[in-house]
Amino acid sequence: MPELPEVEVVRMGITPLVQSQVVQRVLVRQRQLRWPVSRELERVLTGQVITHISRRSKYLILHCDPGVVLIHLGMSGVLSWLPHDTPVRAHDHLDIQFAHGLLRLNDPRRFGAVLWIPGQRQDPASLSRHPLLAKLGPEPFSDDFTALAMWTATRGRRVAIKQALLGGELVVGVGNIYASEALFQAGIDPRRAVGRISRARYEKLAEAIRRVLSNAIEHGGSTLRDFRASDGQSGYFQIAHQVYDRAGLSCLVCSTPIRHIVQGQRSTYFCPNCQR
DNA sequence: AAGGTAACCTGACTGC
DNA sequence: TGCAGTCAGGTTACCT
Repeated sequence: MPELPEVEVVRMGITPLVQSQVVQRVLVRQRQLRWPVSRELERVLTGQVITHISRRSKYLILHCDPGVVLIHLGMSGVLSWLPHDTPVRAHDHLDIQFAHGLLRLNDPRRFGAVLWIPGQRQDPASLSRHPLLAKLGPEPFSDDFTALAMWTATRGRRVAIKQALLGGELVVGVGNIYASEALFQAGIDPRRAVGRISRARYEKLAEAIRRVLSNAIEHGGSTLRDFRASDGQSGYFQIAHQVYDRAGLSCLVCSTPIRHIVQGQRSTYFCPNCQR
């Protein structure tokens, strides 16, 4: 389910349910996710207060005194808030139980991850030096995500802009769907080399990325009030895409048929007339 | 250093 | 119906 907006919607949804709550029990049914779930997790997390929940890129971060739990939903992960008596389904790999309910991770493909990272008490900044977080680019809604930064970082490079967006170096949180959507809104051909995009066009791209992501968060946010009852699914395919998965259909702007290509083993959709 | 690609895994769908 | 093939929202690890 997850590009950045979906992860952010989950974060907002579970924060009022979990913040300041004590972990009563941790139940791991399947340790073999992207990386093995630490055998320490149950012991170190039980009895801890979740002080707050943050997000970096597509990672959800549960904070408590002795460390943090880093959760990534991979391609197919869903994190839900459920009543204690909810029957266990296939691929329900992990529960974190609280007094009033539980967080349950369901992930059929098991590309997701649940990692215990101890420490940070003395040095909160050390978390950002963790190998999985250290090389991440700027958050799309932060001040250091600018057209100038993208332009500067890409001089002389030849990688296609679509692949660069997915790479997480120019900006984090833009996944395969929203990369195509943002490039369409910015009028940029997804195959264009990053080094051959002007500062002015990076301005348009930065705006488009922020617009696409915040729109998606708003749509997911509309399901927030039902989060307690929902299965955790939100947003995503409820939003009408302008190009994604529309191969052969008319461009909504100029009626030219939308094209489908493959870049780096991922599908890309674009309008060959609107995007140059 | 940058760029390409194989790999991790299951489920849904398509076509024969 | 069944089976084989293809594709899916992500990211790391490894190769050239």
